[in-house]
Amino acid sequence: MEKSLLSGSTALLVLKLLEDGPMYGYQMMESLRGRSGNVFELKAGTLYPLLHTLENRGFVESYYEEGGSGRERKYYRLRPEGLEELKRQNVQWQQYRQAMEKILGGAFCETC
Amino acid sequence: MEKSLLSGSTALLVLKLLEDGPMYGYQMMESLRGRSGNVFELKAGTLYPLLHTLENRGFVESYYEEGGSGRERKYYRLRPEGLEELKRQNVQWQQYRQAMEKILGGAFCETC
DNA sequence: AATGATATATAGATTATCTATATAAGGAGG
DNA sequence: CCTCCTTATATAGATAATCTATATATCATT
Repeated sequence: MEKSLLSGSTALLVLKLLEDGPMYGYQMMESLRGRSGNVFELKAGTLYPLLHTLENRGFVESYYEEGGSGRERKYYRLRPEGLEELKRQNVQWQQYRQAMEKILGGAFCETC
Repeated sequence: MEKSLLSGSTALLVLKLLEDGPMYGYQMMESLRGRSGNVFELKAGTLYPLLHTLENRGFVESYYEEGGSGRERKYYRLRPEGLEELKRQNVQWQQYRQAMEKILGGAFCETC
């Protein structure tokens, strides 16, 4: 897929994943790829710097933990500020999507 | 709106506008702003270089014409190659949108 | 022991947007 | 007439977000 389309929505996607509970970076890449049906191929070089930024802004916090396999991983957990940011970005994305559909003429029902 | 969300979809929007007939640059900015409900605020510094790129790639062609008001404007018309590109980019956007909705959980009906 | 998948990190390149600035024509109001 | 605002196009430089490439280390498999 066109990489530039993803631009601006990666933070939203990561925050959304963390809404369901803590995850570690590599797991997020796999999860996004799987849940999107192989459409999203978020690269490591994009994700890890993004996670550091989200942590610096106070949206997530990290901690090291062994996840059963005996190997230590760096988990990220959503903070209350991150949940607020998730809501804000979700609203913005819905606005953007609806505007796109007004131009492209893709909406078939009112609720979508 | 977040400018980065628009990233990657401006060419699609411009090609879509030209599907209805030739337009000039300033007109496209006004049209996009109006039809999107003031969500899209595509700036001149973004649009004009984009139009030059689309022309260089053979997707559109330009010509000067007086549009009734006596003032000459630079019109752009969609070329067959541009229509093909429009279809390609539309498919890509629908894929992207559907993937986003799989993660965000926003789809309420099958057809949307 | 070697290879490949897992896991995190960072520097540098690429690309697409924006801001700021320049130019010029046309209309409105003083 | 002159000034200001809107219309209209153009480009250079700044900013931001992605990618590629590279580095390191652990674990599983052959």
